[in-house]
Amino acid sequence: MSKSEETKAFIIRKAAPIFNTKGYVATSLKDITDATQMTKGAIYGNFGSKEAVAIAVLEYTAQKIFSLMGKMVREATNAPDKLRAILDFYESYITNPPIEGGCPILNTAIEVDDGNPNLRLKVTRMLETLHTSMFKILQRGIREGQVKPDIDIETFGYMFVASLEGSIMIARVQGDVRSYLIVKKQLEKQIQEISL
Amino acid sequence: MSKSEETKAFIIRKAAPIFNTKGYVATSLKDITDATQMTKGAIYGNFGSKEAVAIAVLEYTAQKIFSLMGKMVREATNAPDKLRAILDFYESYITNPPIEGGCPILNTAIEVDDGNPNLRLKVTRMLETLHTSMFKILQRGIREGQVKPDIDIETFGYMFVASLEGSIMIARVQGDVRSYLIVKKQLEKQIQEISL
DNA sequence: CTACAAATATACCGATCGGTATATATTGAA
DNA sequence: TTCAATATATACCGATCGGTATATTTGTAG
Repeated sequence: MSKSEETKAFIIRKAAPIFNTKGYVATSLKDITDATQMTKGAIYGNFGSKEAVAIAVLEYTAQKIFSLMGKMVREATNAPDKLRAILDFYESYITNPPIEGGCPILNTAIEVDDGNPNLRLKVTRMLETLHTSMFKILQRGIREGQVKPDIDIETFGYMFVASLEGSIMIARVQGDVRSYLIVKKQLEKQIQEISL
Repeated sequence: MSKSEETKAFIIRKAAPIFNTKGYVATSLKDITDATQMTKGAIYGNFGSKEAVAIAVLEYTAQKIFSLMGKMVREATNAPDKLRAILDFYESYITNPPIEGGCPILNTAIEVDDGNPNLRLKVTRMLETLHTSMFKILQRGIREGQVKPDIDIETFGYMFVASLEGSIMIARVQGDVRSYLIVKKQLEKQIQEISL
């Protein structure tokens, strides 16, 4: 990694929790210079705009999330356990977040659904990735005889992701993990029901 | 309603879709003066601060939502139909929103979960109201023999709200109602399963 | 050690932010 | 019709916004 790449990575790492906590609009260049102890000139020497930093942050965040989640999922040896691993991973969003501020997919989606098209494209891609990995787990689970073959993969996947994201929203605004745990328990029951 | 109350209501009505679309931070006083065709002096003559406008907007929005939803729910004569009415009401959030910008509970919750305590309190109250009405529908449904008595009301209610809010987030960022309809169909199935 | 390039810091830009003091209209009651 | 109270408009405040031109420092190859 070259010097400038290292600096970029450093800025991204420091800016990520700020963008994820305060949002794109509310995060100022001052926030970034404070967090990095660098000057505005240095930031703009490495990024063309605040939006460019935000996009790089979202890429970094996505990579981090899918890497962490992927690791936990791969450690599970069958489809139901892989789904349970996703539940555990999401729980860490609340109790011990890899990046402060909650789920970046959720946060960014809400902020940009009527606005910034570049960030919006990034977040829809992240959602696609999430859904696709759900579908793959279920498909393989059916193929390998761990999951009932008559379930509707798309429905199960969308319900899974939607209820997880929704319960994270509730848990975070209430400042209480309880609502997430209720949803988690119910999803575990549903995993049990589709398992063979 | 006095003159000043009318003016306040007018400002709130004009500002509501802006706050709900752009968010609290991204909405400027200029946005509000443009929408109302009033000057900054007039706005501050009726509200003490931008935050005061935002809080009044959220109260107005909550009132509007619960009034519309309450009407649809009351028109249904039994618990399962009341739950289906909520599904239909939420669908209108996407296809024909009563206030532009999606679900204000969801939008506000995401923006303030780490920030503004006044707005945060308001939105947690709105969530409480939503959950409480779910519980009441289910309790009465059980009492009147329309709903299986062995279901876990709290779990069902939280799952219902979480998956609805989550799927609205997905549908809006994707600009496609499809994901909501998938979740809706599944929730209709679950309503059927708990019905007697 | 020198010289050049890359990276960072400083100082500034116009625009906009939320908010306010004050002047001007507008209203309603006597 | 007058007058006082209310409501709105105008003009301004300091602070901050994202962004940039330029000076200075730093690292590196010869």
